[in-house]
Amino acid sequence: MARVRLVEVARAAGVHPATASRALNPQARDEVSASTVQRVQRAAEQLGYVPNTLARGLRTSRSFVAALVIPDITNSLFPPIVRGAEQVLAGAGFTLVLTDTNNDVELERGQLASMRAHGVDGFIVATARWEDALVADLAGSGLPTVLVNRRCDSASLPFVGADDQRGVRLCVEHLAGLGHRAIVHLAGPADTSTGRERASAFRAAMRDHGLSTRAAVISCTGYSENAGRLAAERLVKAGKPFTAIVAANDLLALGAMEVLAEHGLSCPADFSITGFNDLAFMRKLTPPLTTVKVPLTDMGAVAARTLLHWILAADGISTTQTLLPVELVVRGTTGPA
Amino acid sequence: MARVRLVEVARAAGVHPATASRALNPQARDEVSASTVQRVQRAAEQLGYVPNTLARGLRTSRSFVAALVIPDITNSLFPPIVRGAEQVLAGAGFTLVLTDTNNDVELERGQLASMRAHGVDGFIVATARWEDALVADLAGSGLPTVLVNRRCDSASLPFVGADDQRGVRLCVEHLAGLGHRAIVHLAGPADTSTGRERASAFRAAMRDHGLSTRAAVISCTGYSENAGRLAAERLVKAGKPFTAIVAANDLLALGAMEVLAEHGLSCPADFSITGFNDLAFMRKLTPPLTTVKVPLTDMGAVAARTLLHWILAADGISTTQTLLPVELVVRGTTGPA
DNA sequence: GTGAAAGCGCTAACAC
DNA sequence: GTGTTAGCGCTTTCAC
Repeated sequence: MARVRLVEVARAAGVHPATASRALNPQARDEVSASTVQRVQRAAEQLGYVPNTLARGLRTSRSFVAALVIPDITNSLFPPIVRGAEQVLAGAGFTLVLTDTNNDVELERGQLASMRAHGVDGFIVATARWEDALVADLAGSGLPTVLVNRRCDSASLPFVGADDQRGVRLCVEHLAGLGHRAIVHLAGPADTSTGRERASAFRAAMRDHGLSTRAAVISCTGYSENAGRLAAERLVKAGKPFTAIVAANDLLALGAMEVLAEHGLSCPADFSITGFNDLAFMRKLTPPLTTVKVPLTDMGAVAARTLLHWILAADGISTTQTLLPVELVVRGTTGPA
Repeated sequence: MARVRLVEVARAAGVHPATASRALNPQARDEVSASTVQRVQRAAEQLGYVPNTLARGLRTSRSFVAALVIPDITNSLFPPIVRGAEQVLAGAGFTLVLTDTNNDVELERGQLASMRAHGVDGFIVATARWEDALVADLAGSGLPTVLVNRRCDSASLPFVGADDQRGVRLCVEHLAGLGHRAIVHLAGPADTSTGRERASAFRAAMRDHGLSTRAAVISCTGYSENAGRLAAERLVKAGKPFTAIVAANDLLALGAMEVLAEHGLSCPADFSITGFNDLAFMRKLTPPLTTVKVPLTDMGAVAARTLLHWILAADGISTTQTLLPVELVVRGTTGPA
C-alpha cells in the first residue's frame, strides 16, 4: 500500500508535476487550463492520491496544524471548548493537535517545544496563568497565539473568554434580591485571571449593594472539588455566619456543598450557593445547581476563528479581547435568606 | 524570531550539519565523539534550536504523530481515554492529534484522509462501528491502528476495551440477588460492539439465572440521554411489568430515570437500575447511580502503548485483544425487589 | 498555459 | 569520528 506521490498523478495525467500541483491547488488552479485541471483531478482520484502535508509544509512553511493547550481534558469545562475549536479548525482544513498539560508547568514547557518542532501554525492556550513565562515566550516568538478562558497579565495577545464580571454580578444580585446579606465568595486561584477577576467583581458587586466584604473572600488553591472542600472547612472553622456563597466555579461549589452537608447544613434551607460555568450534569444534582451558564463551545469556536484570522490574514497581530455573554441559570441551590 | 536551523548550530559548533544531526539524535549519538556531542548540544541550547519535525519526517517517513479519533469529546466517556493516551504518547515523544467526528461518517472520512495526509504514524480509533468500511480501509492500508472501547466485526486489529460481558453479568447477578426477576435491558445501538456484546451478555446472564428474556431487551438508537428517554417511553407504553433495568450505559440510565420519574416511578423504591462506565458525577446524583466502573484512563493508556509497540517494533502486526477488568459499584439506584 | 530547475531542513548511505 | 552527497515530496520562481 505504498503511498501515491504527485509525480505519479502527473505522469498518469501526462503533465509535469508542477502543473499537477497547480491543478490540485485551489489557490493556483486558475493558472491552468480547465481541461488539464479535469485530467489531473481524475487521475488523482483514480490513484487515490493523498497529498503529503509534511512535504508541502516544508516547502510553504505552513503546516495547517493548530495546537490546543489544555490543563486537564478530564475537567468538563474543556471538552466543549475543544469541540468548538476543532469544528472551526477542521472546517478550514486545519488539524488540531491537543496537549493536556496536567496543570504542570514543566510538562507544558516540553509540550510547547514539541508542538513548535512540529511546525504548528498557531496556538490556542487555555492554561494561561496570570504571570506566565511560557505564554510570554510564545507571544515573543511571533507565533499566532490566542488565549482562551484565561488571560495573562503580561502578554498582549488576543483573548476569548466569558464575561466573568457580569456573571458574578448576576449571582450577587440574585442572592441579594433573595434577601441575603452575609454572602461569601469562594475565590479561584490568584494565579488565574478568572480567579482574580471574579473575586474583584464580587467585591464590586457587594459594594454596590452596600454589603460588607470584610472576611468575605476565601481563596481556593485550585478549581477542583477538593479545593472547594478545603475552603468550606475553613469557612466553617472561621465561625463567621453566612447565608450564601458565590463560588468561583461549579467544582468549588460542589466540594463546598459536600462539606457543608457533612456539617448538617442543607441547601437551600440553611444556605444558598451559586456556581460558575454550568458543567454537564449540574442540572441533575439534588438540588440542581444555580450557576452561570457560559457558552463554552462558542468560546472554543471564536478562539479558533480568531486564530485562523491571524494565521491567514498575515496583516499583523490583532489583540481583540472578546467577552462572550453569560447568563444566570437559577435552579435549586438558591432560596430566600 | 526566525527559526534556528541545524546548519547554524553546526556552524556555531564548527562541525558539519550531518555531525550535528548525529550528535543531537539519541539513536546515533554514539557514532560521535563525546566532546563533539558536548559542543553541539551547547550550541543548540544557546541558539535555542528547535528541530524541524516536518523536515525530519519527510526524510525518515516518520512523523511522531498519532491520531486519536473520537465520536464526541463532549461525552464524558472519552476525555479520560484521551488523557490516558496523551500521557503515554507524550512520554514516548509522540504528539497527539485529536479529531472529533461528531458521530458523522462523512466527516470522519475526510478527517481520516487529512490525518493520513499529515503523515501520522498511527491511529487510535474510538469510533468503530460494527461494520466499518473506514476502519477496514485503515486496516488494509497497513497503517498501525488500534481500536479502543469499540471493536469491529470485519477488521482484525488490536483492540483495547472493557470486559463488557463481565460487567453486565455483575449487574444481572446483583439485581437477581436482590430478588429481581423481571429485569429489562436497555441495549446500546446494534452497530456498536458494545451494544451487541452487552446485550448478548445480558441474555446469557439471564438464562443462567433461569430468567426469561422474552421482550426484555429494548434497543436504543444511540448512547445518549435522549435515547434513554425514548426507550423508557416505549417500556412504559408496552405495559410489561418490570422491577429492574440494566442500561447499556450511564447516559441511557439517566434518560430512562428521568422519564420514569415523570411517570411517578421512583428509584429504588419502584424500580432498580444500573448503568455502565461510571462517568464523572454519577456518584453525585440522587440517588447515586449503581454502575459498572471501567478503567477509562487505563484504556487510553493501554491503547497508546499497543499502538507504540506496533509503530516502533516494526515486527509485524499483533492483534492482541485486551479486556480491562471492570467492577460493579453499588450505590443508591438498586434495592430489593 | 506549461515545463525546467531549485530548494524547504533534515538524515542516511557512503566515503575517507 | 566526521565530511560528502543525495534526496524525502512538494511548490514556486523563472523561462518559454
